[in-house]
Amino acid sequence: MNIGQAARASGVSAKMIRHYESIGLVPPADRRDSGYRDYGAADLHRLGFIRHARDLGFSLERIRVLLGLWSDPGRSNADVKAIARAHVRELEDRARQLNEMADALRTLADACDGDGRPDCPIIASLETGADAPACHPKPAATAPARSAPRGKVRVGR
Amino acid sequence: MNIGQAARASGVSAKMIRHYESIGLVPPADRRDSGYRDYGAADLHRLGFIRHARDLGFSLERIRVLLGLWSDPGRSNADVKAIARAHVRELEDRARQLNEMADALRTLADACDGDGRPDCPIIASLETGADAPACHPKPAATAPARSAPRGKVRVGR
DNA sequence: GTGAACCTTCCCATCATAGTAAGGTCAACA
DNA sequence: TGTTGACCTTACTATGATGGGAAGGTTCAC
Repeated sequence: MNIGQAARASGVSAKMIRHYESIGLVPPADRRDSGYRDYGAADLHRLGFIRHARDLGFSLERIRVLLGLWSDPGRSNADVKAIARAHVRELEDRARQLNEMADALRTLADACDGDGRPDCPIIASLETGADAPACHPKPAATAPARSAPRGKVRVGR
Repeated sequence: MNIGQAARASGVSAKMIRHYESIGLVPPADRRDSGYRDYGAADLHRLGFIRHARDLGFSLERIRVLLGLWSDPGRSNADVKAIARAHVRELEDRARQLNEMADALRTLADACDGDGRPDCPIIASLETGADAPACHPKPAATAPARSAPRGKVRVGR
């Protein structure tokens, strides 16, 4: 099986298969006389595992560990569970930070009239770092206080 | 004002200030005879703007646009609002995808006994791509159906 | 035998940020 | 005056996962 066929069958691009081989995430593929890589069922199985793990957001380094546990008949499911739980926590953290950003920015955008004039609480907030100044304070729905002190969060990198 | 002082005052690292200059996000700084960069209040103001925008997760390219609007006295707050709303949507999308991953993995982890044996629904799911197989189905709390068809989501890049 | 579709390796780009190395400058203090 | 330590300069490298492309070899069907 060619690398292209393996890519279509596994859902991992040929580019990435070569990359995974180069970093040792998959073993060096068999080669035909022509130099073409040759893949079998076991290789597809491994690539599928990697792809599913990527779909769950695992980093390649964590996947390396998971692959080790996968191929270890004496593994402890407690180890696997610990890795999964740690990853869930990281995913939740990142999601929470993104949501905090979205909430802050949504508040600012809600306070902006968007009527074509230059005055804009979004720009004003970026300028000063202050929260939604509500340049035309609406009767209700003005956020009273800030919950998250917005430090140096950097999330979606 | 040195670049180090400007960095401390603005919350943008000296490294990043130089980088922002190199990509034209901030104008070339004044230079002293020694070649040292020299910063004033206006520079700090601009760096602060950039930092606040980064804190809200804006990309540098979007910040470039925002800076243009900021310095444009004839800007329309509708333009700013549109950029903000688009960004809110992106943040929400990314957060949602992360949460979907977290939910899927949490379900798998919940189904794992973690009792030290090798049997593990997490590993099994990665292997087959199927959902939590619940190798020891608990009486209740087994997810009945999947809502998100888990395609090629790639989020936290 | 020819052309299209594939494969190979190698290099470069992304995005925002940090690290390091080699060398120049500044300020304080002996 | 000399020294020291903190700072600055440029330039190169790395990160993580992925994509794009060039230049050249292989395979297969017509």
